[in-house]
Amino acid sequence: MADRRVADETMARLRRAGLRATAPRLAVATALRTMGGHHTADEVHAYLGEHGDALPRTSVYNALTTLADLGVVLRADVGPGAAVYEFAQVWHHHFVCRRCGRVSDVSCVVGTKPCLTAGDDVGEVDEAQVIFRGVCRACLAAGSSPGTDIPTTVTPAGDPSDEHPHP
Amino acid sequence: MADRRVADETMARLRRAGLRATAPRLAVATALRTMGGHHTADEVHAYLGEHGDALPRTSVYNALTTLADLGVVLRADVGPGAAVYEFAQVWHHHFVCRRCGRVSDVSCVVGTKPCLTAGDDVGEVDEAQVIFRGVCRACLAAGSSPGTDIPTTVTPAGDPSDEHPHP
DNA sequence: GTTATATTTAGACATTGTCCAAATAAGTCG
DNA sequence: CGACTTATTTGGACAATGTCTAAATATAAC
Repeated sequence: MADRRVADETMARLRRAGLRATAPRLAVATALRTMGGHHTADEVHAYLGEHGDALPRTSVYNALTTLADLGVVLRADVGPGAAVYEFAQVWHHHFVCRRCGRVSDVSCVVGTKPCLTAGDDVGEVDEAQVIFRGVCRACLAAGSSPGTDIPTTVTPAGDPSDEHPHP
Repeated sequence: MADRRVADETMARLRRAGLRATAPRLAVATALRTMGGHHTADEVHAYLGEHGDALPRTSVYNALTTLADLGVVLRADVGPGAAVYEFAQVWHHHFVCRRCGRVSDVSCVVGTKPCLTAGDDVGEVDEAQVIFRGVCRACLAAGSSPGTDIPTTVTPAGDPSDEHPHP
């Protein structure tokens, strides 16, 4: 179990930022890491409930916001519904299927920090999120059947048990 | 007033797509064009109310969704709050200020349809939205004062009275 | 004009996220 | 180690955003 690892690392980063390493924050970070993939705040909340350490909904939101600000988790705003979070590994972008709503990862478009250069001089840019939209391969395969699935936002993401700090 | 132009054009595009050119749809398209810039669904709703042809909130949402699917208006999902819509002119991206929340336009990052190529083979991509985040020039100028403005999402966008169909 | 049907409408509803004040725990300092 | 200061958590109410339903209406074709 890399739980210890994740907790320790998160704890260190929190303190380095002058924040406190509290139970909810560590629990949320660890959960997100264990779950793997993209999840909404309420999915994390549910997961924690099903695994012993339930937390108030508000606390999950708080923790996620803090961790996102810190860069421990990444937040992607995909469409009107809920934002999804994932344990931060490598910076990448997201593809949202118009038909089933599933979110999947897309490696960075060009090189390392591609889109960080806005053509215009708007100010100080520190991040660029790219959201691709279209129809995923699964849905394409399923044919033009209109009333297909449309499940909730969960993705068959990479194996959460191996580390890749920065390829 | 380009209202007639906008209404006619929108009407044509709706019918071309096999949809009906109804009053709410034309009103919303025209309003968004007249307002210029980025606006939330409720801002459009309010604007219409203040200008004679009030519409139920639901109808504004319906119209916006239809028009967005059609490409007459563009929708940008910027963060957790409300999505913003704008009258479609040239495809571009958005910059969101972390401090004041204002949304501004950013010309396409590279050439014409830059990010439409996801590195990975996820399926059929038909659109790519880029959201830049950072601190806008106004806020930078305002100095490091912490508790600044944070107004609602309204942008001092380009003059809505001149057309640029596709530079 | 009539008619089939896409759309609108109103209201209730679900979801998502934020705010508040009191209770708690984290880290610090002697 | 034990008290202290203050960041955080907590619970509940709240606000905002968007979706759903079924009945009423208007659109476009005949």
